[in-house]
Amino acid sequence: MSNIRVVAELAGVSVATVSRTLKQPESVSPKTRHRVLDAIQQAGYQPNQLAARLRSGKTHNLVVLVPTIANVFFARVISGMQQVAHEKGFTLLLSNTQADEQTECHYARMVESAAADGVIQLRAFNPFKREHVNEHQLHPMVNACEVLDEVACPTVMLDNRAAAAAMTRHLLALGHNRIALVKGPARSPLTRDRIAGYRDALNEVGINFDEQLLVAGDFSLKSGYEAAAHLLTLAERPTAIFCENDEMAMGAMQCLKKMGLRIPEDMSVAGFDDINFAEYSDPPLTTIAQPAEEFGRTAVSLLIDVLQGRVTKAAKVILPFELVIRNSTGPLHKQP
Amino acid sequence: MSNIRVVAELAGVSVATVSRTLKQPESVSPKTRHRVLDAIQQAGYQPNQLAARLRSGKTHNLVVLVPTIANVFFARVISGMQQVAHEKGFTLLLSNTQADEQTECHYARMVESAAADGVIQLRAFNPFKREHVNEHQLHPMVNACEVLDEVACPTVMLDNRAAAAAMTRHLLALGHNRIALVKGPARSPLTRDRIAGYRDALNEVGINFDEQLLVAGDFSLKSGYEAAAHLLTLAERPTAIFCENDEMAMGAMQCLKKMGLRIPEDMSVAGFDDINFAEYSDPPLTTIAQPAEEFGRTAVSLLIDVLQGRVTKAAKVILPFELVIRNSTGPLHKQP
DNA sequence: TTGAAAGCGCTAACAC
DNA sequence: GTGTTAGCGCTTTCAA
Repeated sequence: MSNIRVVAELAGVSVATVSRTLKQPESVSPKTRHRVLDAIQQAGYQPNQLAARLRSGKTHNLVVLVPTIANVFFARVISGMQQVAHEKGFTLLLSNTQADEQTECHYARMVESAAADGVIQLRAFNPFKREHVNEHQLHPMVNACEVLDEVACPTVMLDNRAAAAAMTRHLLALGHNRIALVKGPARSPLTRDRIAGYRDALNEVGINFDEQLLVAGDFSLKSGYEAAAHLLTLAERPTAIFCENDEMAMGAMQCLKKMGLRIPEDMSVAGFDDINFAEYSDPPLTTIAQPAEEFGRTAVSLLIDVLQGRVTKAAKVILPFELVIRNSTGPLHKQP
Repeated sequence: MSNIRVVAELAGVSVATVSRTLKQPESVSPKTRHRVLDAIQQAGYQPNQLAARLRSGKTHNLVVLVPTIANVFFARVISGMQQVAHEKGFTLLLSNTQADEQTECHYARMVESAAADGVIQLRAFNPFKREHVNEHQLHPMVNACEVLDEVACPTVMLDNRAAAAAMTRHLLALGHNRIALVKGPARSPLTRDRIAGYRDALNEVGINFDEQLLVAGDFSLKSGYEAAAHLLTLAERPTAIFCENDEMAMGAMQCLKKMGLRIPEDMSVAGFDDINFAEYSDPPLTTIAQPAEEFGRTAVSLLIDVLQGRVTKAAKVILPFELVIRNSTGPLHKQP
């Protein structure tokens, strides 16, 4: 691979001129510019990014910390990130962390070792060591989707509490008063907010919260299936199941159908996310649509703003949700 | 951020000793090593990767070219890549190319500009310019999943022809003799191979290939839905639909159910890939299981082997598939 | 408008 | 075992 010196020699100019031709062409006379461009062609010259980056101290790399890329929702988020990153000349370093804090810290450290400029964390965990926190300066980080409580950085989030309340109200309006909630991992603020929203809606109509109707899941199809199986063993069964994501809702539906229940006649089921499959499930799933790609796009442009000093406060961006009513939820049918 | 010189000064040694302490600790006396390590601690020193990489000429970055990350199958492949990359100290630069050749070339050029060491292409397209091809040297590239015909690089693939034949034979054995095939994008070798396998199986039992039963799709749920809708308009309907991926099969099932057909009594449906959802669809989908994560793992370790000169031939790795029979396929029921 | 030259932070060849 | 030193390829003052 040829370097800048070869090109300079070929064009009969200095290396500085070659560099300028590429970076600020207007500062070079048309004649020289032409000669240099020709020489670049001839040499098949590609500027060495490594060297340029070392010099400038900018890598144009962004680390993305995602718990599981195999999750359809996150895949869409990343898709959105990619769009903006590509547009703005950044590349995404993907890290599928399996929610492992050590791995997350490892990748976050790439910022300190100049392998990346910033990180986007899709989980509620701060991968930067406390000691390095500077009160007056933001970490080069943006937190999206599952956000931290103590925001030390800009965040992009949904009003999960309001969204869960909206779905719960929808089910209440259909006449359900025993509504189960299949939640996600217990420690997640996201799970906690959705539970809060669910309780808000119950409170509004004076229904007591029943601990039994709160079942733990892990956002997988399987855990939704198991949660539904468990709920069916209850003495006082629910008449509707609200799952904190679509995968669990689809798993739950599978279980219910296997047990011979009809959806929504015998049991209503609702999800969260509105993944592709939701519309094509049987019956099509009532859910909360989240602007997944928009999460990614916003997170990346926010991070770039932080890196370029255009954002200096830990701002919070709240993205809108939409209640999408399909056929998996329906009016309460009195049990025979 | 402190640098190697600060640490050297702090420890009262030369920069070379600091570097050695980190790279070949055994070549430094225990006493000095200790002093250096202490100084590193004290300075909060993180070696600058950019500098190390410029020096060594290795970035330890691998570009991944994926058509659509929002595709569940690819997401799993990437998941596997990530595992091995992390183990071997490489990072993945993700590029969601939407199958755009220009974008693919752009990212592949990162190798020439020293922003990455190699590329993994998940689509049948060579993103490197021909001119740069050297007969005796491999491109730093590995092609996986959808592979090129003219292999200029190592590939990781499935025997798509055999897999499609196996599925077709399964349907034939159930008594079906009008089997539709919903294919992927026409130009893909993968699509072509699967069609060939389908025809192989038909030939074996002397059934003529019927062009009408070959429907185009694009691997999306929607296209599967539409393909099924189209097939139902045929004068001589098929009794089984074999889709080239699970998403299309699920879309097709949705359409069939909407039209009041029972699966598999009125129509058998089969997919390809065995994504998570396949097991949880209604009915559970008969499909070809592909070792998605293994594709990713193999591709990355193969690429690293190429980069380190351990592989010099465009070897072909063929991964095994498995016919997974669930309830979406069943014996032919004579139409009334 | 162009060139000379100093370094970004590190590694490695060579000397002691 | 350890230090000295010459770069890796580029950008960017500073001078001309």
